Amino acid sequence: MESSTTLSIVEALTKAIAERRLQPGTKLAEQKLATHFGVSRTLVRQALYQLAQNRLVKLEPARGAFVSAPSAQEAKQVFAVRRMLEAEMARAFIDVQTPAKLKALRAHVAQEKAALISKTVAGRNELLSDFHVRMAELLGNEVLAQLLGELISRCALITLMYQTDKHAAHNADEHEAIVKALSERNADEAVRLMTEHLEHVEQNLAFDQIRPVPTLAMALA
Amino acid sequence: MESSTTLSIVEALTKAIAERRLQPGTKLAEQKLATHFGVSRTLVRQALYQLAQNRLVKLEPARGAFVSAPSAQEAKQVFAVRRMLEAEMARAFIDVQTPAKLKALRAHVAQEKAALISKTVAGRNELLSDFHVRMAELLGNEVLAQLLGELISRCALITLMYQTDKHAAHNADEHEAIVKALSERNADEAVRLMTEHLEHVEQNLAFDQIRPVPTLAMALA
DNA sequence: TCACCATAAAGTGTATACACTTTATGCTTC
DNA sequence: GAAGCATAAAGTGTATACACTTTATGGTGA
Repeated sequence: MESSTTLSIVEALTKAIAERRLQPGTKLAEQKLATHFGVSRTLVRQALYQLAQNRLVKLEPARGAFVSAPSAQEAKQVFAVRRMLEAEMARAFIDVQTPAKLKALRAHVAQEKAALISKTVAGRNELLSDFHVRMAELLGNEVLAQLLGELISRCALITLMYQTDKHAAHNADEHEAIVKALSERNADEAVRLMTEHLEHVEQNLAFDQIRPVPTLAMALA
Repeated sequence: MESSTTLSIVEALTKAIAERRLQPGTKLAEQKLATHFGVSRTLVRQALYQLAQNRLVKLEPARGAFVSAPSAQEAKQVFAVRRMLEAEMARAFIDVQTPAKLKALRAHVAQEKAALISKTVAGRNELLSDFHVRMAELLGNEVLAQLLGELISRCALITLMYQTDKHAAHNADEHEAIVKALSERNADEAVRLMTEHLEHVEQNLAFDQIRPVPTLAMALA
């Protein structure tokens, strides 16, 4: 492959993890990644350190980097933080609510619904996650948007590990209801809906089950 | 200096920034830090990248690393996120409230009051910040604790940049009032007090003033 | 004196080298 | 055939080397 920058390596690996081509536990050997991306180990190492801070990979001293396998406890904590943050985000959104911003959210929900038939599971999940990040962006708080983005990328990994078979097709509907409450400036309702929505997402996970197991991954093509 | 690990370099620089020995804008040249810490540029580089992800330093391509100088807008956004997160944290704390946890918080407040006469400004600020992190830890949510820890270290830098002369001696009192509301299981009051407390902290900053200016820093001794 | 340019110094970005640790291989022994 | 140990292969951790960029220096001309 052509030579890449650190950022492009991070993005490629993030994408591969989020799209389940790299499963939790998979070893990420530096030299193999380096030759694959056409760079030296130096850049790969930087990328892996960055991913480790995003909690997408775990670094074990002298043993190397592995795709993270978040525990059920950690997963629940991540969701708890999301509920805290997003409940208040919904409340704050009402104060800055404008027709243009509502329109943007509605357009996103429409995309979600369209994706129910056209896209893959991974594509749908990505859109569903993006709704939350999009809302943070529209709020105009970049710090919040970035923080939430990180939390949500951790959720992607968690979803991947603990996802059940039942598809949450009503996710888009819940998003729609939230937007409606926002448009009506009904803060308490918006907070309630957002909290419940995140609870539903969490409830669709099976924290007791143990997922398959990692294998090697040549899925970077 | 003796040879150090990456972590120890990060901690030393974080401490130096939080304690104002390194001012916003100061250039952090790799080789100088490397010889100072007795290691190669490799480890210093890792430390700087880590600090950059914590937003304590800013990396400018081909120009190097500088101590961050957060804008007023960014500062306000950080505080907005803290209010969101900590309001809900206070609410959640009530559900897990125990005598032992309240005792721990009260002990911390007592420390804060003692520090009013014994410690330096930096020492007092550190204690005041720790109250919030301590609360997150007692909540038992490590994800939250770590996230809040990062936000608060950004606040340390912000405080350093925009701090006014007036000392907020009543901070410890506000902490005390929050603990009281928590002990009484008065959720709404605790949320209100926490929100107002953070607003007060923010109000003590002067976002219009421009701080001195960076100089070189041999303050790592 | 000041602006401007050439050149040197310093510094960053990436690759490579090498020591040391972990993991895999294969032989020996029971 | 299986367990255990010696050895080799692979991999990580840190230092160093070198190309290239930015910044500092000094001299020239107006």
